[in-house]
Amino acid sequence: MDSTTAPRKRYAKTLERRSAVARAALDIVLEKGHRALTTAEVAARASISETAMLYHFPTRDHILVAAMELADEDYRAILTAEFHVIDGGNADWPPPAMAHLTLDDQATTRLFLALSAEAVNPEHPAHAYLKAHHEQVILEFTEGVKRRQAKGIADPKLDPDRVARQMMAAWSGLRMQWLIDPSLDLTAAVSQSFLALNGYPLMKFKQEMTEFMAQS
Amino acid sequence: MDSTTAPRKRYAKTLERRSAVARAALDIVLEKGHRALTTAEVAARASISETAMLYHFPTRDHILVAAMELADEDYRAILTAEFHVIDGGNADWPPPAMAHLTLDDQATTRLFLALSAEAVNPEHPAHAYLKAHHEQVILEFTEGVKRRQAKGIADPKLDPDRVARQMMAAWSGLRMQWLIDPSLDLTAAVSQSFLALNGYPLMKFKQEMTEFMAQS
DNA sequence: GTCTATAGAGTGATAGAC
DNA sequence: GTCTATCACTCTATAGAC
Repeated sequence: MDSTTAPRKRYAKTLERRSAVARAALDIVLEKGHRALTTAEVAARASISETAMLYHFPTRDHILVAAMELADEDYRAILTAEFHVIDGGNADWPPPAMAHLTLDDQATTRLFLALSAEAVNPEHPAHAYLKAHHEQVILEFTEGVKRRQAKGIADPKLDPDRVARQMMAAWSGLRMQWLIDPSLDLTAAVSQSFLALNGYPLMKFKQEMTEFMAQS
Repeated sequence: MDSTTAPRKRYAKTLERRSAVARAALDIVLEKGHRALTTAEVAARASISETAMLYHFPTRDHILVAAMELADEDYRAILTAEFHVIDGGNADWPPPAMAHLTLDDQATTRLFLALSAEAVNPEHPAHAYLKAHHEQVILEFTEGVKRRQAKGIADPKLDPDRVARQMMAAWSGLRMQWLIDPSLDLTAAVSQSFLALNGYPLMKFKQEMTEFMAQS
């Protein structure tokens, strides 16, 4: 919209500073949780003065968003890995990459939830990030639904975009429950939810029926 | 476990103070969001000194949990209202009570998410509350699934408890998406997700099929 | 463009008075 | 059991120096 708001060029020093701060912040979040993160400690770990850091990141929230963006890379890797399983034609859909979630993803899930809670406010730094993140993942999910519909393992009557959003919701919601009760079998719950939302049970039944009819 | 930790008796004054503080806190949350809540303002509205309030609620988080508990009454009313619709035998499951959500529930949803993000820590005041809340709602959901299975509008092969947890996840997850993008049709999305998770499409197909068979 | 000094507001822990 | 006084700490807005 406004060409002056889009930075024409980022100086090397700024980029360096920014990534150092983001890295330090993510380290702290993974160690002690986002709540224990103080601007003072981030600055100390990033070897920068606290007030200097505040030039690059006006508020603590901006720092948290930067940390979240960093953590997101792994998160995205998990999701895409899952899609490759689907593309392989595995209808039972066990997402093996998700089994690795139990490591230190609690911290990032917490951070994700905390930021989501603030994202209503369009002024909040997390708003733009989360909206973009959401749309991107939903786009990928939508493609997956279409592929499955083409393969006959998802109900073709369903609206791919709507299903994608429901999958995204199930994914966030189940992570949330797992946060409150880590004994929840997240992988199994996600698989079952995804299959149900894609209309897989119905398609499977229809397929079995046609096979049965062909037999007799 | 330890009988000394469970208060034998709560004095009337304490209860009065507590509810006044909770009410004041919820008012502020609904007006400006949980982020803008300061202990000073809560104390002022509750007509109590800030430090006196800190005796009853050791931290700001304790106050937020009390506010959440208050808000929960409405939330629960919505959910039970929905169940009555189901019990009425309406298989299409439009939860009319949920259509009223768009009012000031954004604020409580935000608060709910923010507290959920902290709930991993068993020491956090939100932990016990959220765990109990979750279990209670899931219990109700489970009953609903069983009822629907008995009526033949839910797949009897599904584990009611697991389905209930998936419904709960869908419910939280969709609220979260709606928070980021309020243009989402929450009611429709919830209906469709719930139906899919209960295996309704499959049951409906089977029923239509038997009707068709009986015809010919 | 990058950074510093300073100052004000919010939180919460402690010791001790009614 | 209820409440107060006080203090240390964290966050961030502002003005201005390199």
